[in-house]
Amino acid sequence: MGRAPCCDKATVKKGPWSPEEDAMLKSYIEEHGTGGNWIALPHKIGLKRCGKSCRLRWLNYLRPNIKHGDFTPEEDGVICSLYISIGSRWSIIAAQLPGRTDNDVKNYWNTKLKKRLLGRRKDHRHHHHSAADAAATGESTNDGEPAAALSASAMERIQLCMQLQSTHHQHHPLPLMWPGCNVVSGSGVASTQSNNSFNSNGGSSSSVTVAEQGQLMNDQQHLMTAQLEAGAAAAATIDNGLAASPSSAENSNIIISMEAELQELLYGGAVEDGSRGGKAVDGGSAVQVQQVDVAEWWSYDDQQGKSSSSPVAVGCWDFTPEPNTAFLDYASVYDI
DNA sequence: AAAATGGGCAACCGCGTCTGA
DNA sequence: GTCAGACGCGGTTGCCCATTT
Repeated sequence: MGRAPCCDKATVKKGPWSPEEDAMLKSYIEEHGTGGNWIALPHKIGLKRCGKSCRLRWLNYLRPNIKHGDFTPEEDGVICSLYISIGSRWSIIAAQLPGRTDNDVKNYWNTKLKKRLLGRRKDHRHHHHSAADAAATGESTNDGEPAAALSASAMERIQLCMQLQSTHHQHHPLPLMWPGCNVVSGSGVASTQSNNSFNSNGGSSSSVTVAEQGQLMNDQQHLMTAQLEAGAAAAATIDNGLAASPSSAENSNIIISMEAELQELLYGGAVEDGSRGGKAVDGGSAVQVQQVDVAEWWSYDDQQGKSSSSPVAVGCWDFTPEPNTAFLDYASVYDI
């Protein structure tokens, strides 16, 4: 038995919005608000549109402060980092990018960023319209190993991690991001930022850019990824049988903060100092990796009684750099 | 110049979750 | 506790435009 449609599809208009419809919706919401009921909204306005369509139009286009146009390198970095960390949770990723919508981010990833990153692989494949297509075609990470066990998103993330790994020279031991393992800077330089960055409310007096927030969150989320994607990483181990890693069983579990490598992949290695919103701590190429008490993370999950495989088990970012509604939204979503 | 192809984006669809009765 | 309606999200589709042949 199917669900009752939210609106009468026979009488509802579909397709692109006209300027008149935009104006009607915009002026009404600006004057009256949504009234807490999107389904009823089009009737009040006199629009022959589905409520969901109105909501989408408002959120993605008409809402104030929507930012259209090119994404900045900082935004690229945030998107890539978060995608690798949490996958295709576009609303969460978009929440870290003020003015961007999940649809925007999703489209940007699917049409540009993904190609820019994954397209650099030696076995460049033709464009798939969706990630699901890639999975549907039976592309596997290894001959004989079924890819179906992993989501397309997870597959992409593995690919990205592999990609990043392959760009990382072997003589730079990859830090292990696994519970119990030390997290160290790839350059051997001790982390300049302590846990306090995350645990001290109001401790950060200086303004924090979106990119910095992304980086800070990113460091934490790589840990989360290790939890979320244990299975995926295991698959990557198999996948990476041909990879350069000497001890693939361990190294395939590696999810590290590699902003520099991301930059390399995204922009062909033309990394200019200071252009990354303060991400690098000691020069452009140094990868800053947070020294994190992993046990704390796990204990947090235990406290919450949430399964580590649950996407909600994000961890405790007790981190409030500056009033930032987007970030607060994120925090609230994850019950931080 | 015309047709074919591909890319980008806006919008739709369906499902899971939330909320209130 | 159950159910129905509404919301929110991610995946997918389809159209339009630019580029290539």
